[in-house]
Amino acid sequence: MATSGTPAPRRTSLSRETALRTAVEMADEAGTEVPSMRGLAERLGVEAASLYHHFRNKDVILDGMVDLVFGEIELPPDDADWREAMRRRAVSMHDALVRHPWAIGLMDSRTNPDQAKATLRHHNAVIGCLRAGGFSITGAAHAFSVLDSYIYGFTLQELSLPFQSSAELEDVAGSLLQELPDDEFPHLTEMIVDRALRPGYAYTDEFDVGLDLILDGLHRHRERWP
Amino acid sequence: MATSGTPAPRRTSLSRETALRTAVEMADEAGTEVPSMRGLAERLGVEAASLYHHFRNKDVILDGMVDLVFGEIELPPDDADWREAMRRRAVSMHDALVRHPWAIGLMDSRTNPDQAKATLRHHNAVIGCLRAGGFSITGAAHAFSVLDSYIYGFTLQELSLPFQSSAELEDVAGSLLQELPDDEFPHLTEMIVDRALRPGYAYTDEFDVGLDLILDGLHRHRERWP
DNA sequence: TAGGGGACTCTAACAGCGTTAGACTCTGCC
DNA sequence: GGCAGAGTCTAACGCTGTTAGAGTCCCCTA
Repeated sequence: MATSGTPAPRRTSLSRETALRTAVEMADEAGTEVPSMRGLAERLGVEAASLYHHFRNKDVILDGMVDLVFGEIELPPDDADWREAMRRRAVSMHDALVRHPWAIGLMDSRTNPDQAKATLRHHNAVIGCLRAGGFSITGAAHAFSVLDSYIYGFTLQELSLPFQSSAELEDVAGSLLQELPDDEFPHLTEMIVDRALRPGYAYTDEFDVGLDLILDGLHRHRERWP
Repeated sequence: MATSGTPAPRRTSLSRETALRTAVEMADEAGTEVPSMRGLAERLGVEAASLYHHFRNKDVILDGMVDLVFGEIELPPDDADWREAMRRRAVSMHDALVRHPWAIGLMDSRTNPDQAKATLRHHNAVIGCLRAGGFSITGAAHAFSVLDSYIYGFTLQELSLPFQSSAELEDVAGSLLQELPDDEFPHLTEMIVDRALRPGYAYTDEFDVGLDLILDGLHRHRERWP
């Protein structure tokens, strides 16, 4: 177009984007696992070594994938009711992590801000919403910590359950019951029989209970924190 | 000693124990990583292939390692004040997970009850303590879920922080601040400057705040759950 | 005391992994 | 036309979990 200016590094940048999106796509298909460099390269119609021209190493790719997931999380608006905004964000974050089950194990990657713009934007919006809702800096830090801990931890447990459907649950719980010594773990047995094996049970429903409990506590403590 | 009876499979069983304890030891030394089969075998003075005579595959070893960690967690007594018992258990569990940072990423292993006796005993004791403290089955399930989610999630975040000492924290936070566009993430910047960089700050201290908030909420909801 | 059998360990190899060196090709600019 | 360099390739390195099959050692029985 113009006479000079940027020497058109377009293809590179496009290739990065495409590679990351393809990697996320493959990871989603695989479930918990992340694609290998050779596998990702093949899907992109390229050899594995070529990827190293666009990414210093695999960790950079993982960083980028995680940031794509964070980009899918609903940002809390600055001016909304903090409680409703936090509940919406929590649900949205939980959904994103369930949609991309491989992401939660990759949290330790995020180091360099270049590859984590969406993550930083997300954190900034959460803190801003809490501050606007009347939390002090200390209070916002407390709230952020307890909410994120709960969301991560719940999703981690949910994803590590060895079943997805309630039919599978019945199978697993049933055979577990059979293998268990009858009276060695009575409370555990009771919980499985009287709760997990009840029709209609789904662990996911538990998420809202804990979330509301925490939001209640935050509401109560909000003005007590310096 | 006696004429017949058990044909002395002692060496096998001892070898299993030793192998698992050695594996935990090596993982602790390495931090987040788990030893390779060859590495573990070498430390045991043996070739890698020999391990497969004692363990069907590596997953079985990981199961056993996780169960050893669960065995270190303080069991809540049946008759104690549920709130104090739950707080002690939470702290003990958090400590164990920090002591063995590799364990938290291995939660998805636990499937077969043979290799998870300590885990089952732990769960059973927690439920029993809550039941004795006046929680219904439903209530105990809620309490268990929110507490464990919080403990796992908090520890997961704590371990994924890219620093350990507060000196490292200053380095990381400082260079992060420099790389950040000055006014793109104002709330995030404020929190780093006014909180994380304050002398004496340590994220670990945050654990008790959220834990108390949750215990408060449980106390409040305890009799409302069917 | 000789011998059978099983528990245990070894060597060797397989396919896959992330990563690198170095040669090649292809495209845009002077 | 020729240079520069971005992008890709082939080939290889050392690592991983796992298996087949042969070899060794020790205990129990005859």
